[in-house]
Amino acid sequence: MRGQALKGHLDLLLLAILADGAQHGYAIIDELRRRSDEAFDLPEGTVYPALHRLQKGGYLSSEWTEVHGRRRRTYRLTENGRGALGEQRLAWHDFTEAMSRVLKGVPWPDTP
Amino acid sequence: MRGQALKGHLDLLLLAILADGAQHGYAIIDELRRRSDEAFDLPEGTVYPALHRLQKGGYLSSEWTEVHGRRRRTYRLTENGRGALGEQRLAWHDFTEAMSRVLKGVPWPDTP
DNA sequence: TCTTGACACCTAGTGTAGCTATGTGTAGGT
DNA sequence: ACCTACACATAGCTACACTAGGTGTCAAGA
Repeated sequence: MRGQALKGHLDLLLLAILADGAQHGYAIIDELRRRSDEAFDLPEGTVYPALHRLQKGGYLSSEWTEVHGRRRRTYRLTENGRGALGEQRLAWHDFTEAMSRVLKGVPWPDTP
Repeated sequence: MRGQALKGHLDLLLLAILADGAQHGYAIIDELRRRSDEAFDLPEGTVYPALHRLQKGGYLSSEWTEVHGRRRRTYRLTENGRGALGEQRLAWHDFTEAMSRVLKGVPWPDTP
């Protein structure tokens, strides 16, 4: 994914993944890549700080777990987090609608 | 429009407006607000530097005009700019597709 | 055995770019 | 005289994704 296209939309992605159940960071990255068809292949340096930020904001809770010698920090949506997910999903919807209105009539590179 | 949602997507918006014909900066802001149903109400400090950047990148050309005592810098898409518009429109499409795939199944705040 | 690679986490620092704040100047209305 | 709309400009701020480096475990292969 080019440039800083997902600037401001990363939180929504993370919350969306965690809406399907608790996950640890590395698995979230995998899941994001899988669900997006490789489009979102996010570096760890992007995801971990974002998770910390979300937890600090009260949107996630976390706990350490140990799976055959590997420690994991498993994140889970809080009630606030679920609320934020709804809000941000709506905001994303509004944003795309506004973009569509502006882009209406603008031709694609291929299809005429 | 909240936060930095349109980070990385502003160029596309500006190119899209100018695809319908040459415009000066202030009018671009108006048109963006109008077309987006007030969603994009961009400050001048956002738009003018972006236009300068696009011109520097060779995507826009500009010329001064004078309309009853008001000087205007009118911007126009270059051939490169039209190409970039197509590419960015496609990139936007891919981005929203990827977002949709990740967001699939995530409920809205209201509708159950 | 030793190296590689996947797994799993962390963070200091960087860069980009939208935004704030402020400035300049004209024209028209009250 | 003052305010608002029009019209442009830019220095500095800030948020945040990303780079680049680090730590440690475990399994597989050379």
